[in-house]
Amino acid sequence: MDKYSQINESISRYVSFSKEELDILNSLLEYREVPKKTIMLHEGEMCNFEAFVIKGCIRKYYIDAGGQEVILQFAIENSWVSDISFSIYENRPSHTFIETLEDCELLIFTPESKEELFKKAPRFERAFRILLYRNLAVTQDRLFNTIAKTAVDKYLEFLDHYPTLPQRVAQHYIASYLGISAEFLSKVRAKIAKH
Amino acid sequence: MDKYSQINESISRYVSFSKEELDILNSLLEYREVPKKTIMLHEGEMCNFEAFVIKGCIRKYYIDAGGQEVILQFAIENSWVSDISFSIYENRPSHTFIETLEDCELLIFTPESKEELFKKAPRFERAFRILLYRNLAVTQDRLFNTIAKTAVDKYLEFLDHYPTLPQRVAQHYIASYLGISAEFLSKVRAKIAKH
DNA sequence: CCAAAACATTGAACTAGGACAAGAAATACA
DNA sequence: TGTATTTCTTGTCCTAGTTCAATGTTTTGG
Repeated sequence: MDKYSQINESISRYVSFSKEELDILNSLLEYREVPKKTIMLHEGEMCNFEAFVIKGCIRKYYIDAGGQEVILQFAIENSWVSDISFSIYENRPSHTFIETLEDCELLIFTPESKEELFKKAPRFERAFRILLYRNLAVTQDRLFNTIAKTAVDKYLEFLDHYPTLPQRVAQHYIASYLGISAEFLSKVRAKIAKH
Repeated sequence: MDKYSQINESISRYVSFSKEELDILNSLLEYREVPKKTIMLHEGEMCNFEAFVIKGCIRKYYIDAGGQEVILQFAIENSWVSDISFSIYENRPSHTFIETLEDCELLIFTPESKEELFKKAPRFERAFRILLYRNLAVTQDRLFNTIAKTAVDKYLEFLDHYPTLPQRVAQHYIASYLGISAEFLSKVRAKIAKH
């Protein structure tokens, strides 16, 4: 089980690639181990990486002017994390933080290495476009849930989608992801526990 | 001012294309006029189009099992609308409705014509990937606003982003987009009106 | 192994926003 | 032009979720 097997499988899910193409992909990725509680992107910085998670867990979050913190994404095994809020293509600094919650093994693209990939093996444009479609679909579903569902239903849906996370990350992070207070999540869980 | 000037300008914003490439793009699009209050995609149908709005306004919305309706997007001039909830790539039927709110002039892709575009002029993969990035960034911002802001702030932000919409669409649609009740939006507006 | 810090639970008081109802205003269309 | 329908407003009462505070529990790291 080498470093690249997960990413190669994941990227091949919707478009199939030759051994040569996957070799190009792998050669352009940087393997990096990042200890837990490392902030990989601070507010105001430009995000100069896109990371594929081999192992570990990362959170991406906003903090607005009023100090409100909202977790936008948990990136676990086999998912990607980056700040895509215009910054990469519009050269504007980011309002986003990206922080490891566990020790992580990552594969990293810089904007340059990704461009190089597309130059050397243009069919990856397609695979990354499809990944992006899925990402957008997931975000839209989440928006719908956030608006239309009660806290109980949101949490049940969350458990469905991320069954291992309650054992892996602090509960108040999950509350922030769901858009409810940590205290209320605790009450929600108590209510669910006694059927 | 021909039918294609807006889409050509919009698609050229981040990647520049030759006259020949734009001709290929234009030849693959179908121009269609759609009267107001037409439902272009019903729940359970597969979405077989991607529409660029030359003129008019379209809403895309979910209705869940409990009858809860949430507007996911207003598509106005120079924006795209389609149902991307997996359905295109996973061949699953959609939970989404797409409905014109005004008489519309559209340019339409089918999945086939879009594939053909990418085959004949692969550099469009890149432009559409960037459009998708922007779309995702907008959706994420909206998720943040929905979670972190009060109804008053959400409405003010909405006015900023869509200054013409309150004059164009019924207020309860805006309420649904913001995730608040129509009655409460009315109260929010009253409060804003008297400073 | 212990102290400090971070995290989780519970309760009480409060509030943003919802649901319902009834009337007023605007729009559609015959 | 007038009537029907849709939309908007306003008020009253209600509830899901918040805030604050106090207490208990778990994790961390020296």
